[in-house]
Amino acid sequence: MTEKVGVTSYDVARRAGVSQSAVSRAFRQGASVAPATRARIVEAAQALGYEPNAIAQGLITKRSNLVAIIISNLTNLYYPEVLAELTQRLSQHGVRVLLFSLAAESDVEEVLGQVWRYRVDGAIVAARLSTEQLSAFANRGVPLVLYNRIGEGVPVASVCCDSDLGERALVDGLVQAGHRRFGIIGGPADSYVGEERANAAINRLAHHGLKAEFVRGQFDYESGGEGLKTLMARTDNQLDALICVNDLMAIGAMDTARNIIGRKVPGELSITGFDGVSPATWEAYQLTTIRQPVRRMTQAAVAMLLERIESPDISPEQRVFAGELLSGRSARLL
Amino acid sequence: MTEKVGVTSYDVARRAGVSQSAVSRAFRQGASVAPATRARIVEAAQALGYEPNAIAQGLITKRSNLVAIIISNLTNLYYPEVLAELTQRLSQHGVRVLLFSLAAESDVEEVLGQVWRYRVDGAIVAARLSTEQLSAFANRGVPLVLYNRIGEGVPVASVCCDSDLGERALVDGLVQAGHRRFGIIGGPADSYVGEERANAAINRLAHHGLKAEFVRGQFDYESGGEGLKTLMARTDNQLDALICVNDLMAIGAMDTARNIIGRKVPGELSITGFDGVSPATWEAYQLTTIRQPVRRMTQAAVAMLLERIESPDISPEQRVFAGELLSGRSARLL
DNA sequence: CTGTTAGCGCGTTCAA
DNA sequence: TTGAACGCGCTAACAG
Repeated sequence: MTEKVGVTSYDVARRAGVSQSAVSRAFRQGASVAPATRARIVEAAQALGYEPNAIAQGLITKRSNLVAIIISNLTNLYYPEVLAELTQRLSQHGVRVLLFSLAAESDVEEVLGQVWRYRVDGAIVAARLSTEQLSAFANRGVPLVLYNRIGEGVPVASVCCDSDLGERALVDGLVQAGHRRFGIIGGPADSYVGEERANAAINRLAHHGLKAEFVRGQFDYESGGEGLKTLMARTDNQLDALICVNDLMAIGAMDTARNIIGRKVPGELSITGFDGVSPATWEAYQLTTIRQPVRRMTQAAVAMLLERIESPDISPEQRVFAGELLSGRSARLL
Repeated sequence: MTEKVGVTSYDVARRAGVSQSAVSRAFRQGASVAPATRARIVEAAQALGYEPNAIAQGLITKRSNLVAIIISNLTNLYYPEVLAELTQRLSQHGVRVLLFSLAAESDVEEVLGQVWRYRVDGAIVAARLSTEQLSAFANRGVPLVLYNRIGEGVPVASVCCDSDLGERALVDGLVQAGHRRFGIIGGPADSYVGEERANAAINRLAHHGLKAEFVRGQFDYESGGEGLKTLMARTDNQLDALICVNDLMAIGAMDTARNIIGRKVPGELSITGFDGVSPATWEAYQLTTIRQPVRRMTQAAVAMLLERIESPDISPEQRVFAGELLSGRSARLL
């Protein structure tokens, strides 16, 4: 049972007294091998510590069983859950994950270069891709599924959480509960979900004949506090509802409201988030937010990708999932 | 410039009017190619959209430039940061990351099977490995670096954050500030860091002639609250200091202390954590904890791994880093 | 059912 | 400096 390095199918063949191709077949599903032969081969393989070389397999079958996952900012607090789900689901289907995490958006080009070289079977991307980059996937025949993004200008398969539905639920609840002076903390201008959610909120407020003050944040804790301060200054401290496009900023805003500015939440100021990350449910926050159905979304992403790997010509499809309203206690809703 | 699929070095060779091996050389460092020829080749490659096939390269050079990262629970709130750092650092060295995330510890065996098949050049592991599993790496000649774990019984390269130093700083501070009734919330029995930190705290308390009540948690938010309740019940509500072996449980305990049990923190109860995750620094918590030097640790892990890939016979080394005491405001220290 | 043969795309001798 | 030839470890026809 001494496992050794570099055991090949030839070594196994020799020990089992068969040909190399017999060994190959013995390790493939439903290949024609006599049960007795297969048994001898498996035994020999075990004794030698043989592990089929996936690299060599990939070279010849043109299927690496590798999928690239590209995520811009892993530290987002929301992505770890997504990443864990994705890798585990892919794993169940015999697919390995090649992970690329971007320090800066400008690293995308370099990352894509690596993606091509490894001949991945497909990719799941939660980062901003240019039209050219999107077409590069198409040209190379690499199936692609975008996560919480859509192909701008180019049709691409994607899974998203519905920003309109989500913000609508929050805005309607806030308006009906009597809030009138709204503030919104958006994301960086180059963030797709950030813009989506902010616009959704603005549009829904307009539908009620209301306007809102708007500032941008960076999706992080600090942005929440700073955004709130800015908005308060701009509105003469008259803000009574703050809509943040993600939970982390909402949490930062709550802390600032309570501990720095001295506003009761939700008594004097209602605050909402988006995502449903775990800290949102902590006692100290009980955030009113929209929880993304991560499990269903990741499941869909994986399913879509695998489908496209099997049948590359399936037409692009967008799957948009409704989030769940977590009433929480950071906002007065009706 | 129409990128096409499956462009090989032969295609480039034909277009540039050279041999395939010339193309190969043109893409390698310091191979002997006439500048003029290289230029022609590069041009042809560009025109065809040629990307060297890393799979084929790996097959022949026996270097996949792939490193496996195995992490048990990605949702730990502490690991995302580690993972992002690791992948980015490895990326800078031209190494790709094959990510494996475990749903259950029992998945390790299966994961290792995949690791062998992909002929990774090395692995960084933050999960519990048995002695046999550790030797499997050695037998197969796959360099291994453990993260926040050590090889129990087998010498293995590893990077850790010093539990003794960390807990000593916390315990000493608490004792000197007058705390006497201690409680400890540990991790699951099978967690290495959990046991390390709990034992470190217990030993240091013993050094001061003090004992502590002990319960186990699961490293999650809920465990903190439940652990605190259990300890309170056991001590007739006399607890005045609670040591949690990670931040998340400390945060859970703080919320429970303040909002459920009605104890002022740190006025009536001091609470400490370990890790230094970002929520620990949030206004609402300002946790007193030990921050792991993640950047230095990941840098060390990557450096150690790359060294061992270059020179497989380097002897195992443990690098233990001191954490930084974040005084915070959740505990009265001196 | 089994063995023989021919590549997959590339790096690497070895002569020229 | 360049090209011809070989082989990495394996799968996939194709005969037998």
